[in-house]
Amino acid sequence: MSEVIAKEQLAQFISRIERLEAEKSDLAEDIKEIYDEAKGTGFDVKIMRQIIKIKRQDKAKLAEQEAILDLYRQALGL
Amino acid sequence: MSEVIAKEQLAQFISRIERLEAEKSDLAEDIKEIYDEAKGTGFDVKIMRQIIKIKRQDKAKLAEQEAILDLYRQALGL
Amino acid sequence: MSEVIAKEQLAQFISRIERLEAEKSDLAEDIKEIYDEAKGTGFDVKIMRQIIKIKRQDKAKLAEQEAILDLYRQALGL
Amino acid sequence: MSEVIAKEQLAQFISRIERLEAEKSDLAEDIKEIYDEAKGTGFDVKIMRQIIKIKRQDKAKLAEQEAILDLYRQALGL
DNA sequence: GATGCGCTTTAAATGC
DNA sequence: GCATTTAAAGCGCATC
Repeated sequence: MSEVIAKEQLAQFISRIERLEAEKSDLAEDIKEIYDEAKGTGFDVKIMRQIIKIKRQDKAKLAEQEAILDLYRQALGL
Repeated sequence: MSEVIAKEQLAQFISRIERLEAEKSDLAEDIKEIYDEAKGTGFDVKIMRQIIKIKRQDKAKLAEQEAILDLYRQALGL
Repeated sequence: MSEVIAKEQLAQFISRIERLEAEKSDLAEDIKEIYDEAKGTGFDVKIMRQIIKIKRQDKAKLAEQEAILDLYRQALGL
Repeated sequence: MSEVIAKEQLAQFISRIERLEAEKSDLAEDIKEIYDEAKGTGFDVKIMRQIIKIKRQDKAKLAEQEAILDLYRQALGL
């Protein structure tokens, strides 16, 4: 691969990443706006964040438990 | 607003946020995959991150300078 | 504060940290030995790590839930 | 070994590990506190970390060199 | 050499 | 609004 092509390819990768990161930032802004809207409607943002956090942990914990079940199954040759 | 409605509305807000956070996570994964792909092609991921970071800083600096220029223009009544 | 004293004080801080880090490393070794011992007794180390991880998460989740309960109490003025 | 005994033994192993990990966490906290204290006294924490890292590497290098020396001694029948 | 894990660093969020 | 505290990302190590 010539250096010219490598350079071009690198630019491509970086461009794609920057594009996705821009979208990611936009989503972060959107989320913030929803929190603000909820706050304006009288909800407690801090509590909302806690709720979402706990729900996320629950999901993660469930996944963990399934993973350990898989381990047991493997250990038992099932 | 009745408590029932508030509850429903809260669920809506949380649902919207969770949806957007899921999209955000997906994007983070996509970005990681691009880095992996670039790595597999022989590029140095760490350097790529540096490049992207610097470009982002440059962009921020440019925006700041334009903001200052605007202030000057306003101060001079242009 | 004279530079001599500062130097001496810095040496003290670093010495204390190195002492604690040595203890920390010793503990890490001890933990590893227990895993090895368990392995030698026929237990599956990978599963053990999962169990410990989940127990730790459970503890963290419990603490989170108490935190959110506190938030609710505060929000309700209790 | 009956399953009951195995279960009990597993619980023992896990309990011992959790105990040691708790101590390890405590040490990590203690270390952090010393860094904070040093920071409050005007020292640069980042530099301190560098110093400690380098000293650790030096120690490792020294140990390695002594190991090589031992090999030479043995090879020479000293 | 790839994967996971802990530590470091940076970004976000809370409280004053 | 700023400064502390907390969460997320990145990085290096150590292991397999």
